[in-house]
Formats: sequence, C-alpha cells, structure tokens
Amino acid sequence: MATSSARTKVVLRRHIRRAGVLRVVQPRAEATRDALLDAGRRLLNERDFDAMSIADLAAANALSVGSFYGRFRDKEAYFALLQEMVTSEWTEATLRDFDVRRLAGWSAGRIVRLVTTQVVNVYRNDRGFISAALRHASTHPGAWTPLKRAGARFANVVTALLAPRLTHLPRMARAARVRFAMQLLYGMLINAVLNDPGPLNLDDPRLEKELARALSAYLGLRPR
Amino acid sequence: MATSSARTKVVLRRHIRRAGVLRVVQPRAEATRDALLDAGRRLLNERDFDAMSIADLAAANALSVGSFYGRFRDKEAYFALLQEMVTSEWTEATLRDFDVRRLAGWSAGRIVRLVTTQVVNVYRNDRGFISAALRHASTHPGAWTPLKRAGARFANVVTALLAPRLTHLPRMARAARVRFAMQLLYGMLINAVLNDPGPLNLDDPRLEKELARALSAYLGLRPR
DNA sequence: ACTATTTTCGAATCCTAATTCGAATTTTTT
DNA sequence: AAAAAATTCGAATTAGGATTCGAAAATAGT
Repeated sequence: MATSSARTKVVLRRHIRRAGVLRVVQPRAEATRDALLDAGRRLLNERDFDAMSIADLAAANALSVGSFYGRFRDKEAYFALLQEMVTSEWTEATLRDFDVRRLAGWSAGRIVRLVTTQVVNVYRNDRGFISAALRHASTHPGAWTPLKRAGARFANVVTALLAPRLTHLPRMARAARVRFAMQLLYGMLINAVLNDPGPLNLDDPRLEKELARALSAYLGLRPR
Repeated sequence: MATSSARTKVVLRRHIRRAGVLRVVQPRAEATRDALLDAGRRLLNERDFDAMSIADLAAANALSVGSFYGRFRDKEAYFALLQEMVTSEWTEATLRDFDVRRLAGWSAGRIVRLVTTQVVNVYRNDRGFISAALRHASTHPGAWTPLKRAGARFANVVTALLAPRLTHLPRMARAARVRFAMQLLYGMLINAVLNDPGPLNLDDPRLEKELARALSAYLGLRPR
C-alpha cells in the first residue's frame, strides 16, 4: 500500500497541467510544490482557507513566500489543485469500494450502512479540508467545485446501486428517493463539519448507525 | 399587525443594553442606529458578513462611516445585535405557533409537517442573514451564537411536543430520536442555504413534503 | 571550472477594509 | 441668541495579507 506522500505524487501527476501551476524543471522545485501541498492539507485542519496565509504555508516548510509564487500563480490556483488532489483520492476509493459486481449480492440495507460508514469516515478524516473547501465555495455561489463534483459523482454511484433494489417503490420514484437520501446525508455531515452541532457530533460513535437508520427508514427498508 | 420597522423597534428595545452598542440621546441617533440595522439585514441577502463593508452599510443610508462608529463599537458588536434582533423575532413566532395547549389534539405526523413547514419558511425568508450568520459563526468555533441558541430552543420545544407522542418507542429513546430528527432537518437546510445543492433546493415546493416524509419515517410514524 | 538556467530569498509594494479622529454640523439647553 | 452637548462627516491612519521583484543561491550543462 502506497504511503501518503507517494500517493500524493501518483494522484498529483494527473492534475499537473493545471493553469496556475507553474512549470517544474528541477527536482527541488517539485519537492517544494509537494511540500506546500502537504502543508496546506495539514494546516486546513486548524484554520480555514482565508485564515491560512501564504506566509503560514511557506513557514511550515522553512520556505520563503517568494518560492510559493514560483510554483503557483496565486493562492486560488494553489487551492484548486489541492482540492483536485484530495477529491481524486476519494474518487479512487469509491470506484474500488462501490464496484457494482463486488456488491452484487448485497441488500439495500447493507449498502446504506456501507455508504454512511464510508462518507462519515471521509468527513472525519478530512474535516479540516472539507470545512475549508465548503467555506471557500460558499463565497463563490454557483461554482462547480471539486468537492461538489466528488459529491455528485458519489451520489450517482449510490443511486445506481440502490435504486434498482427499491422494488417496493414505483419505478419513477426510486432514483429521486435515493438522491434525496444522499442530500440528507451530505447536509447532516456538512453541518457537522461546519458547526459541530448536537446531539450527535462528528466523533460520536453512534452517528453512522443513526444515519443508516434514518436513511433506511426514509427509503422504506426493513429495520435490521 | 405591527409593520416591519415598528417591529424592529419593539424587539430591539430588549437588547439595547448590549456592550458595544453606544448610547443614544437624540432621536436622529436612534434613527441612524435603526437604519443601519435594517440595511444590514437587507444587504446580507446579497453578500456575507465579511463582504459587507462598513462603507456599504453607511452608503445604504447616505451616512458616513464615522456615524456607524458613533453607534456601534465595532463591526462585531453590530452583528451581534443584528443576530439577537432577528432570532428574537423567530422565538416570538415559535412561542405563539408551538404552544402546547394549542397543539394538544394534534398527531405527531401533523406536528412534524408543521415543524418542517415553519423551519423551511424561516430559512427561505431569512436565507441571506442565516447564511451570513453561519459563515461568521464557523470562523469562531465553539461560539454559542444567537443562531445556535434559537435553533436549540426550537429543538427543545419540538422535543417537548413530539417525544410524548412517540408511544411506540421505548421511553428512553423518544427525546433522542426527536433531537436527531431536528439535527437532520437543520443539516439539510443549512446545506441548502450555504451550498444550494440538489436534488431539491430551498425554493423547491417539494422540499417540505419530502422533509416531513423523511422525519416521519425516521420517527416511525404512520405514512399519511 | 565556467556559464547558463532554475529556484529561492526576503524586502518592498500593493490593495482593501476596519477603525480613528479632529472639524463641521445639528440639536438641546440655558 | 449664545453656549453646550450630541452627532455626523470624511480624510487619515492602521493593520494585515496577497503579490511582486531584483539579488542571491543552487543546479544543470558544456
């Protein structure tokens, strides 16, 4: 299994041509670029995008502000790349874990439990990044961000898996039900990450179970 | 029925002693203060707290920046008062509409429908303010804001109304179920206001119905 | 070893918004 | 009417973060 740093490199290679990510020739520039991206991901667990200054990012690696701008056109270009990087990791995990053939014999209820567990874990592990990306996106209404894209993609995967299993519902209603259920799940977790509300916060071990219960009930599945 | 401006005055009178809201002697100063608060509420429908400058607020009433600071210690004190003002209006409506005696003969299902309708309407009508307050609060983790207070208060009211009606559940689980249902509802609407997600956005006429369906199902109520 | 290219450094510049402050204006009191 | 108090004005100040830029340092090529 690849380490986190090596994984960064593999995923990153796909997005390197992005406008605003400046050309790298020497290995040290590549190392600088990667170190800045890793630092960003870490720092976003402590503060949001606006509160994370270029000076913070540079200092996290004993680098200068000028060297940041030698690698990224500006702060926005940097963040766009970071978002692509992180959400691409998620998408890879999704394709692996939610393969239609792999889950062929699974019941709807069991899939709902897998979905809630997976999504809650993503939000738990990357809460800082998600929070920052959400806050940043909310100042650009209408923007189709990597985060939104990843969320929509996953909802599509889940809909394709679950809708055919909701045989007790009219055929026309199945996909819409699953999509709304996903909207409930995302809403719940987005609120958890942004506002840390009660009664169950993101770290509460009961959260997955209660979410699965709610979604299953809404989808009309037998309680287990 | 009092007009919006007169209503502002009535509600405002309760919060005037706030630290950071400067003393008023002459009527023109009172008018300035009130005009600035009304402008803030309006402007927050177009932009968030950070993007709403003091110059914007002043200009909305052909006033100067200096006159803003003659009335409020700083931008934070201003926003705190504005939040108290708006959430106090909500709380008044809640006390009126969710009176235990008034809803004595109501079924749980019917109360859920009333709850979802009411909360969705609050979010529809004050989406700009709510969005701004949420974004602002998320940069002050742990802060117990007027918005959170109002949300918690309402959840308490709903719990007191619904829990006794969930006779099919163990007595120990009833309040917890209602509280989680409220968390689902808030999460859904907070996401709607911040991110305008699909499939059902805040203006979709199906939203209340689908939310009531989800919450009723989760609470184990008979579909209607 | 020397030259050319790349990269980083760190101070300076730029920009923007919050806040301050002394003067001008308005209102109230004598 | 004059003096005192309250209020507003609008330019100046302050603060803080993004970005630029010329010089210094590091690396690659000959």
